[in-house]
Amino acid sequence: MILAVDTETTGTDFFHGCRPFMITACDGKSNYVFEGRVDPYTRDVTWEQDEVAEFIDLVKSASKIIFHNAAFDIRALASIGIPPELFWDKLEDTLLASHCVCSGDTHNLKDLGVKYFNYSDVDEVFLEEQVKDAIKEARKAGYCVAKAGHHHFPGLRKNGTMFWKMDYWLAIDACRTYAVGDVERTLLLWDAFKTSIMVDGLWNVYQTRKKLIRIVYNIQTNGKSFDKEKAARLIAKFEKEMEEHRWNIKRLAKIDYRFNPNSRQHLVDLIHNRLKIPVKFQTKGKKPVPAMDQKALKSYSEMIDAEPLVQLALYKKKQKHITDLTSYINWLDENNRTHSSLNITGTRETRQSSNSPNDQNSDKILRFLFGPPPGYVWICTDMVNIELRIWAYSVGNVELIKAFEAGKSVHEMIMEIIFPEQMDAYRLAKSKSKSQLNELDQKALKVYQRVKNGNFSRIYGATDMKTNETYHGSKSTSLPNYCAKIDARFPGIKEFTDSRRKLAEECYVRHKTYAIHTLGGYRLDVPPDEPFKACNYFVQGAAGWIMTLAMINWDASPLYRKFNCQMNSQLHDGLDTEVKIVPALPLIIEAKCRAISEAGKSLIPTCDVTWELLYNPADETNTIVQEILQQHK
DNA sequence: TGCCAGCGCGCG
DNA sequence: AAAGCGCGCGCTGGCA
Repeated sequence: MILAVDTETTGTDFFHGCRPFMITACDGKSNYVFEGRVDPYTRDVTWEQDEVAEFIDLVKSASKIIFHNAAFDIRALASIGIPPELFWDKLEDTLLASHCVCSGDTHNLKDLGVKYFNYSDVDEVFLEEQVKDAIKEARKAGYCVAKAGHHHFPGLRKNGTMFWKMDYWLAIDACRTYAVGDVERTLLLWDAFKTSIMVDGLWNVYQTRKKLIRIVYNIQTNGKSFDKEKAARLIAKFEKEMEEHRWNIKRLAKIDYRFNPNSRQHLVDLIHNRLKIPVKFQTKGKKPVPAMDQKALKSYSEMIDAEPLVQLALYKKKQKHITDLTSYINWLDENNRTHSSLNITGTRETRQSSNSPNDQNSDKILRFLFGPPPGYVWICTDMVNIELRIWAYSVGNVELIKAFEAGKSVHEMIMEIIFPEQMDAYRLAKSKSKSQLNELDQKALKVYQRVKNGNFSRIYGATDMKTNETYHGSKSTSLPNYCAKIDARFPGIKEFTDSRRKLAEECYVRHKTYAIHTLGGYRLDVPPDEPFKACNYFVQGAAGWIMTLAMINWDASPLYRKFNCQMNSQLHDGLDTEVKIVPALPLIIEAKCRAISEAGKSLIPTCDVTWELLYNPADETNTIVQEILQQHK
């Protein structure tokens, strides 16, 4: 029996008390509804043992369980004592399937119902009305309506959160209808997707990706520990300094109102009105307004006595840090750990995304606040230049490939072509330590950075004009044609970019859809009006696929299991693993690097992996750790 | 008060 | 005649 399952919950943060209050299921013949009771004054949910047991029996009797976003529902079910192990061996996921079938279109359950079956989505509209009405009544009755600040979702901010979605329990009858509709949709969709995936030859890639569900579930469960006290001290320090920066700006520019550096109006007043700098940058939106981003502010600060703008930049940076730190603290559980979720369908190119909190965009300056607890280490691995490597092999230029295989830097090779006169200065600068750098060194390093940016720009599908600008570091009416120089030296680059676009167009002729297959066989839709993206999708998709295989390989490694290793973070080419300090640590590190490298080498000829070890200060003198660090040097 | 669009910024 | 790619999230300001 195939069973679709869905949960309705009092929120999304199951680490702070949100719980499912309704479980629905559908096997094609009958619909099932299981309900717990929400305490209207606390939002706490209680379930009768019998009710849960009945659901578990139903699950056990099913040969397949279909979810739409399995990781979420399994997490919800686990929070009321239903073991995740019930599902791993027999789950299917229509969200994942939807991405396989049609990576570029909507993946929302209701939209999919309409798209594939013309299954009306009025139940959702009706429920929204009912809930919003019920909320008004509930407020009068003194019920605990969801809002920012409730301890069940400390990480959620007031802005941008649709809190009414957490109060479906207030309109329980409409919710029941809605929830049953969802499992009916899910069951129908799986049937359609299954056929489609098989017909299109995507069954294997779907099954491979599906293995990530359990892996990312475990990553989230384990989480990462965070130094709350240190963060709090940092916040206090920044707050004090920020106030000083703000007052300095006010004083220097003679501003007599409550200056808010976040307000565009205030910044316009400061820069264009009081400092009398003409508008040089506009935003790119429909209604352009004076831009106030870093690029613009930096340029303006070079035009005048910079002090007010220097103070402004300092203020903004610290403010960003404070919001980041506050967010991390809010997401912590009782053990001071965050539990970011890693979304395997987070991007359309198989890369994953992260949220609650986003673990993939934490400022490098603040990362030291995360780390292993005493007695544990993090093995942090990186795939070296993975996107550039994929690109080089795909371009097929022998010289580029040779460079990688000899461990040479492709960025440097290209720098040699377009800025040969800078090479000596660059090599000298590279050999120095940070404190020794003089102005000339800094300049050479900046040129290198521009080359790197330009290279990525090209891979990402920029026009030659834009790429030349990036290499050059600025717009200019008479730019040297760097791209042409590079193409002359490394034939195949242009051809490769064009070929990806042509593949997408050929696919359209045959299948009425723009798409390319990336390394590994996964199919990526290309926006019909933006075929130039095909090249980037190919490269980014291949990198995402390699990371997918890497995580699966590492998870399946005997040492991973034996020593209770736990991946806890993934940053597209980096993967961190938490493990107890044991004598076998060197073997574990080696096994991890091998698992990742082999994942890469199943698609491209080489895949270098570097690693470093992160340990808790308390383990400073641990002999195992110290020996490894000594050897690693 | 809630919602939405636009902007800006962190990461890869 | 046009465009380097992919994300999540906080804040402002306009609108209902």
